[in-house]
Amino acid sequence: MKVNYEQELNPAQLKAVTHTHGPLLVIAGAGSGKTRTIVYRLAYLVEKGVFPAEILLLTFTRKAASEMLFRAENILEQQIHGLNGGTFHSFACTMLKKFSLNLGWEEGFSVIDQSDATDIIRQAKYNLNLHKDKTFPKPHTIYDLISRSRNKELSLEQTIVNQSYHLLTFLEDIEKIADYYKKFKAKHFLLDYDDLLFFFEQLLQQDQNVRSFLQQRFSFIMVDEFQDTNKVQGRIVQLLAGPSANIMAVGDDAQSIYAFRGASVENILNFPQTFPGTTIVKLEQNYRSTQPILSFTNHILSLAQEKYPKKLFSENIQGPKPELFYTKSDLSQAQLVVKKIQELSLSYPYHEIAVLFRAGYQSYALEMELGKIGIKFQKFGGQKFSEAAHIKDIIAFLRLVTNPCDVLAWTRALGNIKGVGPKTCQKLYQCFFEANFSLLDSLCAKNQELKTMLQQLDSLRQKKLAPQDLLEEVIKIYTPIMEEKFVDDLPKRMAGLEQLLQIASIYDDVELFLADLTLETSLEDREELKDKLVLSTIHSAKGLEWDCVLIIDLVEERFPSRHALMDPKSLEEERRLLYVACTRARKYLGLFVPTNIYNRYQGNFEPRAPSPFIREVPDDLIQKYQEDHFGTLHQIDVLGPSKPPKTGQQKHDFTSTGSYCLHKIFGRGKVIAHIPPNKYKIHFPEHGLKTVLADYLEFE
DNA sequence: GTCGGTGCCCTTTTT
DNA sequence: GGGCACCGAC
Repeated sequence: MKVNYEQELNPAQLKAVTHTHGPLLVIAGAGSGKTRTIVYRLAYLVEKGVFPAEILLLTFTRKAASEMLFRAENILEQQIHGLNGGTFHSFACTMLKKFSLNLGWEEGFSVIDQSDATDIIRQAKYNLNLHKDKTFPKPHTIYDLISRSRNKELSLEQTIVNQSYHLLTFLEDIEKIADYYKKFKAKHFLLDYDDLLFFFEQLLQQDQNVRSFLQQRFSFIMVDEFQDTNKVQGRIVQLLAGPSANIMAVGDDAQSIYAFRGASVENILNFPQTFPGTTIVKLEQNYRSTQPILSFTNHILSLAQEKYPKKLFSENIQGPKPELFYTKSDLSQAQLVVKKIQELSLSYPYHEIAVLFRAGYQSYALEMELGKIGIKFQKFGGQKFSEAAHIKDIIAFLRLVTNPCDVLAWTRALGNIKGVGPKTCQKLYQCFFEANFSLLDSLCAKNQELKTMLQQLDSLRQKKLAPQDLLEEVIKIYTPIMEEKFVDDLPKRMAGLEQLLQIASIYDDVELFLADLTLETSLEDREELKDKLVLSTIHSAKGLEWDCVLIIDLVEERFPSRHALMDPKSLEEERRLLYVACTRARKYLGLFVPTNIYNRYQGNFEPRAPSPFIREVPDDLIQKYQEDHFGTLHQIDVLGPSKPPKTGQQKHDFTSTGSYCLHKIFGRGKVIAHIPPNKYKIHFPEHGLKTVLADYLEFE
């Protein structure tokens, strides 16, 4: 059956879908049918006789790619086989595995995640004798700096100056750690997330055969969420597209929320220069949200600096205004959110209701409340599935079976045995690396449990089992350890292992299974998602939509995050983040502002100002409610005409933000923000963030 | 070398 | 609530 594209798409969408050759840039506003456009283009290409294997679809998650594929199959009423899709990282990984010999990597490589990386850095810190200084940054912070500097392609020094000026005093030592980390990875054939991209680029650049092979192989490239690609990713796209440049990039600069990872809007802005002859299509009609929600989100966006201005218009669907709830505290907020969810659940299924927040930990109180009354939910973002301690342990065992020279795995897996600590693990690794079996025997002689464990691993190594069978055996070995280690939530963790077995069943290569496990966040989609409430970080909610969206913790230092106060660019990103969050809603949008925040250390409540993004919203765009002493919400009536927001113009008067100044006691610092009329927030390397009167400062 | 207890710290976002 | 360093006991 033929698809009637003219009828099912609007003119702009149709133009994008039927543009098959030459570079195409689609600027797609929120809710403008971006996914629909990609899906129809996929179908269109296949219908025109393009082999699916010639198409490369790069998306933000692998799930997004497979969903688009699924939808295209539905339209065409036929299966599409052999399409290549996934994230930049997973695609790069696949290609590097395939062509590892071209890079001279006879040993192959393993992919490490953030926690492996921080393990290495912790070790580096210890070996370089930097662990005694309590003020020295944590391994996690150092990893973050290293990764940022690579993603933004700036020196460590520059990154620290931009990001964490107060750490500048540690620059030299951080550089030493970074060097240690780099050498460690090289020695053990480990690639972190950033390496995947840079080495893939290197492969494409150096090896002309590989490059032209891939250019011919993937004659049609589509890249989703292009605003969130960084410099290397941009260059990779360019190298893959080659001279034919049948490349379609889809994005929205207003929804760029990954600048912290080095994403640059420049990739979108410069696209027409990078690919001469680019056709630009703008999708501006919003099909998603009701008019009141759209008016509200347009207002948030109107105060942002957008580079590709769009005029989003809609079919003018009516609905309630967004609601704003002032709750007494973040704890009562959790209860009121649950109440609201129960109320909404009378009209909407649970899976059409989502609660969004800035950071993973912000949903803890809510999770407790939901648990109390038995509402099931699915959480996205925050801790990864594969980062849960028991899953990490299991993975470490699997890694030891496939590769006995994996130091990180030794420590994690065998550290679980009584009497075995870091030093013993190091020795064990050396035994295998140097084939020193006498040392091995003497270690085993001291510890019977260790001996049995090593024998078990050895016999598994010889069996060469399929991933699922191997995993089953490893679980058998691990179960007694787990029973002792995780007494309180054992059933939940057992269920997690069942899930892991499910996932393993699709693979026939253990190494591939392991690599995917570290690269994919949402492996949980096998589980029944049916009718479960969604809790999600905003970053993980990207590209998704629900009938009802509730956003919590809209207060200073939580949203925007207090880390974002470091520079105005991050603050802009927080605004876009709120824009992304609000535009996820189709019919109902609820915003929660706790007026007090519970302080765990002191056990008291502290008043907190509402988010500046909320303060600037005119009264006529939202309906406000306030919690009374009995935990009930009351509508706040707005009398008279709405006042213009006071904070509206504030954001541009940071005359000297980002510049430097001198203070007699604190020394040289970086200007973070101007607090009208006469105060400044300054970041001092050795004293942290301070609010200082302008009179005491000397500006450079 | 390892283990368990204590006390202190700060909590972003993701591949 | 968890990471991290330290300290004393085995």
